[in-house]
Amino acid sequence: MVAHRTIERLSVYRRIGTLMHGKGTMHVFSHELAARSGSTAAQVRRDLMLAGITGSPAKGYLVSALIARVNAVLDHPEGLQVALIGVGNLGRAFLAYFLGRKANLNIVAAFDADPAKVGRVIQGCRCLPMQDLVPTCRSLGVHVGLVTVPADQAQAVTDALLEAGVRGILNFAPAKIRVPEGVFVEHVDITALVEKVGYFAARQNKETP
Amino acid sequence: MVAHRTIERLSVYRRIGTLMHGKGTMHVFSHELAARSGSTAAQVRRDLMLAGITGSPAKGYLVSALIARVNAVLDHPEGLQVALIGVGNLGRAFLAYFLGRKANLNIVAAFDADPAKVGRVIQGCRCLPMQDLVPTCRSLGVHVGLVTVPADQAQAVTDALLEAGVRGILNFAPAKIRVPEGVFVEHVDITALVEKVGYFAARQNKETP
DNA sequence: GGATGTGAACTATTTCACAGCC
DNA sequence: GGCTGTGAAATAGTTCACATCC
Repeated sequence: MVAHRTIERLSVYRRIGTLMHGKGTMHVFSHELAARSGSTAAQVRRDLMLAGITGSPAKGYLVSALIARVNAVLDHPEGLQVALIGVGNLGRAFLAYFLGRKANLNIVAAFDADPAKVGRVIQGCRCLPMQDLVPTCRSLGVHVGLVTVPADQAQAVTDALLEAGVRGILNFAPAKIRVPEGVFVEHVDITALVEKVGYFAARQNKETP
Repeated sequence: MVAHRTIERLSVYRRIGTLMHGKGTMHVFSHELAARSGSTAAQVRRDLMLAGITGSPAKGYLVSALIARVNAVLDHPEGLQVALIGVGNLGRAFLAYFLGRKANLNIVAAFDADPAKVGRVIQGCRCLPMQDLVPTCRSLGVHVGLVTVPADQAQAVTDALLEAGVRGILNFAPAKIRVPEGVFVEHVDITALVEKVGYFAARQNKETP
């Protein structure tokens, strides 16, 4: 079990590594990964160490080995099956973003309560009605739910995902969702983030460090 | 200067407080805020203490005083002016979400490079061309930039925002952006978050704690 | 000389636990 | 009895610093 922050950064290192690999770069130093990921060289070395990735002082880390090892740590053997619930603007943004991007992370189903959206193919993904959520997610073996519905529907959607056996939820609704022990929830609160940026934008370097 | 995490949670407590206030609730206990925000009672008390919010053992915290004090800590006197750059699906989602929601947090301008979008009013906000970014943001006194453009445009947009005097950026592009000392950047990396949820969804309670 | 790998130190954040109050 | 306010302890996360290697 690797630490939360390290897992997020490994995903970033892999993206950078994949980009470099596509350009034919074979090796990378920790300070290069740090510069491209917004981290520090010491942090990168620590993260790679925790993931069991090893390099050499002469050439740094082998890009292909880095990618392979992050794959082994992060990826599910059969790929990560993701369901999207709520095909509003935010949901469509994620559909467009993940569509055909990466073989190991697939949005395999999209759901919406709006009858006008159900049945239509949006960003290449057919929009299904809410009552199909439990059977469809169960039969597709969905691991993660992306919740992009309004706040008042978040708990109902969560309960359905739980019933379908989903054990991880990324929640963009501005509402707390209740889940049983053992289910992992990540909550992205846009308002809180904007207000945080506003707060620290005003105060950077204005007070004693 | 209050800690990062505390600032985010204060925003959440205020949203909950505002909701309760609207329903006529006068007082709230730390364990109630904890249950509604996904935190713990001790964490809530610590956060409120750090913000200078004080309650009584008998009645808990006065909701109106909590809101007023969070306002004083988080808000800019003239309101937080936010610019949105990139009116794709993600940008439209934020426009729709923030439109008329809260007097103290306004998206005051939206920009896009696509000539087909420029000039149109999208979600109640007129879309302006990129070359207007610097003068418009400067004259409106924009504090925070919401970057929702593709990765390859993120740095150019950032540089323009910096030139316009913006000191805080919320970046949704999957790319690291360089800013000078004193500018606050929050990077939301959707891919990393989905992969993190996938990782911990599979591993919750499967390994020794 | 400049890199990795990593124990140790440091900083940030959360939780415990309890005195004091109603 | 249950709650607030808060030192103190515990935990999580980051950075330092240096032995070691190429």
